[in-house]
Amino acid sequence: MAGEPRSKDLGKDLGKSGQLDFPRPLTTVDVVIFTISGDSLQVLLVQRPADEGEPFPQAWALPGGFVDVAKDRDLAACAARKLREKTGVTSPYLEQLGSWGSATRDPRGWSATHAYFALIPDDAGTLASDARWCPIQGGRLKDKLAFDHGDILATAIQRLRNKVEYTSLPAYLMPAEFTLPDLQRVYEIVLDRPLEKSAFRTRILSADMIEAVAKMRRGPNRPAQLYRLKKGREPVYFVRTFNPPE
Amino acid sequence: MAGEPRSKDLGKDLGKSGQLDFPRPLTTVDVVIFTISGDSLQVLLVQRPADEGEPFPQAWALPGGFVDVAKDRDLAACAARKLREKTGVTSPYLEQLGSWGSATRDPRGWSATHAYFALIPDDAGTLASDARWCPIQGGRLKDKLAFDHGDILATAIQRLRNKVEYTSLPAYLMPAEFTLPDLQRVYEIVLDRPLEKSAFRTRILSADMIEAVAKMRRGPNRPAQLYRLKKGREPVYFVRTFNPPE
DNA sequence: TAAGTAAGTTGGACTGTACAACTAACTATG
DNA sequence: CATAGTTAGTTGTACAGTCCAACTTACTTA
Repeated sequence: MAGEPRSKDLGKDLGKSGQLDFPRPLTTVDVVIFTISGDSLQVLLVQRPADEGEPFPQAWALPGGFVDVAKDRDLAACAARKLREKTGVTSPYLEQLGSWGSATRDPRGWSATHAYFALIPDDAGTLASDARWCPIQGGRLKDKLAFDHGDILATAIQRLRNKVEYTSLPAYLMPAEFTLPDLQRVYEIVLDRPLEKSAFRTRILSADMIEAVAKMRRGPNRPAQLYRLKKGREPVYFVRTFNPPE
Repeated sequence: MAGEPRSKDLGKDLGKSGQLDFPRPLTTVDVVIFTISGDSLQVLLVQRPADEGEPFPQAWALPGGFVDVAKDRDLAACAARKLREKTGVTSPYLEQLGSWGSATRDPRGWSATHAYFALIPDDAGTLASDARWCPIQGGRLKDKLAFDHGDILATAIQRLRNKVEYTSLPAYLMPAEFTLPDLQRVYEIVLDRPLEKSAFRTRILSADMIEAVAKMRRGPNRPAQLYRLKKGREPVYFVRTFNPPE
């Protein structure tokens, strides 16, 4: 089943209605990969080839590329492959973000991309040589990106912030062991506003999503309890948001 | 720009890297169109052609079809076109649901569909002759659908229910004028559980999403105030969910 | 030993839902 | 014409969870 139909064969042997003879849009998958590092949210970007035949030569872009109908069983597998190729990470939080398709987003013709978004811990995996972490300042990236990747990234940031208000998603950005203040800091970085300590603790602890390990993080002050994510790692949905800023 | 590249031309004149010579997946758009009618949630289905050359002949399916790179500027326009062709409705609530793509979902080859979901009032538009409203009983449809449309529909129902917990989406299912008990009934139909009257009223009225019209709905009992949606019809997000069932 | 700092707790004010009983406005019926 | 029935809409108490702020705890460093 893989490998055909080749585009040149179209319309010869398939479909009496002739519908398959329609020109087909280009189909790609892009992945917005987030991590937290150095007190800011970071996104993984790759630089496009310098070759003049390529669109947006040398511009920064989201990792992604064409669906390989021979290799990729489905879209999620394709996204997981892109993620693995760039970071070495194999089992992160990966969800579909949406799709962007239009006549004009790619100079090569009508194209549609399926965008995914992934959360990985700072220390996970090893970066590909053409990939770089770029910090997100004030909810935006400084540079312009190739294609409509700026729009896709903006949507991803909005989705992440939105979900962080009422889910346990930031847990997937944490290393294997972390403290409650660590976790709160990550929430605050993503939301870009301070949260109430006592309400935060109550909420997280009553959500039954993390468990204490028999260790403390020691430092120059009172030691903090270490926790880890519980198995069966479905994200938790809270019934209230944190009190939103006016 | 429209009309090319034809699939047969591929690889002749585009891209030195040869990447464009990859076989391209089929690209379609499908729309899950919901309404409320007769005390139940309904979804619009169309029957596939009887022609044996077609996949799933005569099976029921979501309205949709191939992206027409000549007609459709982008995916949302394509979805709006499908919606218009089947219902005559032009400005409903329309949001992207996600995309489904795999080697096996369409017997004709690797294919990806971009799914949208729409909410329209019961009385809006006029149905195409091959389209039918089908009730959703207990969160499911009785019949099996063509392709993976059963999965897509299940996702749409889940998304709708999820959002109804904390947004004003059901407002888009209402006719031009409606009462608060009408609206509450629609919430209850979608959620399939009763809601608290006083909390419901407080929430909706303080959300500043509807305005009273100078009319009452009269019936065999106490008349009810009629309301309409306010202009600037962005959906409202509530900071709490309704109290979820256990 | 005292000062400094971050972890973690406690308590009162406030917001909005849950639950239940209530009042209001109409029709239908004897 | 009074009364029962029905649905619209309000009110009041209990409760859950956040907000805000002050507090205690446990450690390091000077």
